[in-house]
Amino acid sequence: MELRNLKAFLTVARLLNFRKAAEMLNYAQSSVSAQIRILEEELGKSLFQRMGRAIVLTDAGQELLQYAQKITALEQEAMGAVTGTKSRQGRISLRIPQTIGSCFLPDILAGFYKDHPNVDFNPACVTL
Amino acid sequence: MELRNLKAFLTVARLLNFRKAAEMLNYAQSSVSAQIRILEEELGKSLFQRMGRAIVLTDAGQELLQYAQKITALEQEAMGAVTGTKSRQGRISLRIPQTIGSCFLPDILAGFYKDHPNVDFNPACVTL
DNA sequence: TAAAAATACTCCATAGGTATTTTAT
DNA sequence: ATAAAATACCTATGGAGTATTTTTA
Repeated sequence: MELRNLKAFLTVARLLNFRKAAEMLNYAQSSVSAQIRILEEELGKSLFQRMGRAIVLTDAGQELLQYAQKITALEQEAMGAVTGTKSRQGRISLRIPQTIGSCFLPDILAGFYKDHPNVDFNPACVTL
Repeated sequence: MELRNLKAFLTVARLLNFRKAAEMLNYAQSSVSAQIRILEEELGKSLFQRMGRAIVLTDAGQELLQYAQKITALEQEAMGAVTGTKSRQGRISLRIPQTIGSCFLPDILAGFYKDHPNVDFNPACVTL
């Protein structure tokens, strides 16, 4: 089990959507599938119940989610404590015109998310 | 930062000896050096102060040690919680004739250590 | 000079990507 | 027909090893 896998799992568990999770993590969708599969094989339990398009956390998934949150939070804290650059947490809402956002936001957000996984980012594009 | 790196760091921090840590982890010595270097580069701080043969934890290293312990313990707990196979912790002492031990113990111990990193194993070989 | 860590290099395992197939809406 | 996840396959990065050099006790 590696932190990278736990972070992928966390993102999928939050969004309940492999494709969107991949987008947020700047991964290909298949890479996210692979990471989850690795975890599932390692643990010998499936973490998501695939019901066609909809996916839902299994009991094992629920349980892992608790730990994944704690572990990644601790990692952030560790990085902050050692480097002095405390990682932030909280919530940010953002409104931006569709045309601008669709152009620049994806890369920016992916980068931001990597640095601040504990910030609940809530972007929305408005049409002018 | 990956759990594998933290585990290598933990072992070095405990033994204060790269070579012995490598032995315990079933790694080559250079691999352990590499893992520590990766962490140090990632954090932008050196974790050990190399004073010739002796090494000692830097302040940053001390700080990371706290988190590394918590994080790896949580990982063990997570594995246990999800799989139901609780990982053990405690202390084991073992006495075994030198000739037998030197033959079979190294591989066995390395494997055991991977499964139960929180067990403080204390093997000693006696001469007959 | 002996013992430990760093370094140089090599190799291969695997993480991640692309393209496609499967599955369910 | 569409949209999402799984699968097959390929590539390249980097993790790990061997061999060597550096360093210091």
